[in-house]
Amino acid sequence: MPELPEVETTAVGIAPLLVNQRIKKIVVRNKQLRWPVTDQIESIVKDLIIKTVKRRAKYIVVDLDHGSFLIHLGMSGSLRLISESDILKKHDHVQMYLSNDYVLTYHDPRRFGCWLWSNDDHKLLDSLGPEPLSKSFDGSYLWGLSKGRKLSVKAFIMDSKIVVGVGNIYANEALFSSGIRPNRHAGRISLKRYELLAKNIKSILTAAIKQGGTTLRDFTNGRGEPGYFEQSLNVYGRAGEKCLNCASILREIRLGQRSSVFCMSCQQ
DNA sequence: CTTTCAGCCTGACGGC
DNA sequence: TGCCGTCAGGCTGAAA
Repeated sequence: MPELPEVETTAVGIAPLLVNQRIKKIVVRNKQLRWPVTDQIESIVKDLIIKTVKRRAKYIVVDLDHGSFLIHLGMSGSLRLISESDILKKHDHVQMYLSNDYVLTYHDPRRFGCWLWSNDDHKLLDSLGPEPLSKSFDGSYLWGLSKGRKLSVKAFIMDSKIVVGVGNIYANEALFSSGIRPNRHAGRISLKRYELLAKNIKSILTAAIKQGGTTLRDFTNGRGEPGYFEQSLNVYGRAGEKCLNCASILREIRLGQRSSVFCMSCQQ
């Protein structure tokens, strides 16, 4: 599933072919996504100009000269740039035809994503916490907000009001690297350990983004479909297997409806 | 206020 | 071979 690094790579990858283009038309083939695609979007955005393309959390924000799109890839979404004569695939739900003759095509089998237009601020961005790679996100920030919180530290760092973009894979991995057991109460972890955790979240995400830059998918030949990065995973998806550090058998529990894998011996 | 959890959806996978 | 049940997962909004 698209995690923050995939969304970042997508935004960076498509931006050069979108910015300053005019929208010739939009075709919505299935508007039933996580939320219905904005009504009348076809007529609203015709002939508008794309100003910028950027990422916020796991959203892609496409600013127009009137309003903006908020795109989310959900669990199974992807964007690719194709030509008008290319053959569509099953689950290609939205297409944006550009004046440079490319067609930005949104593909999403599970339809957990969204494609919303607004001429104002998008409400979904209202209560988001800081970007994990920003300066304002660090150990003391996490520690400060964790006071009195009884939920698990894993659920805590996956809460987008606390910090955005830390999905299940990276939460599991960052907690392993930090030697923190995922079910520990958020409010009972020391500043020192939060500093290590914040540092590891940053380094894991940075490495994945960098890998995305080098793997550099080609968004213009129809291969926008990921192709998620080869991830070196220590715990995620490895329940029942040996810890790569100490050879103990990795355990799996569920926290906040998500599978959480950890090493009883390396994570306390 | 905090915390939990249903629900959205399809494809992959295991059992028979 | 195919059918069926189960699971995965980000995120919001309602319930507890």
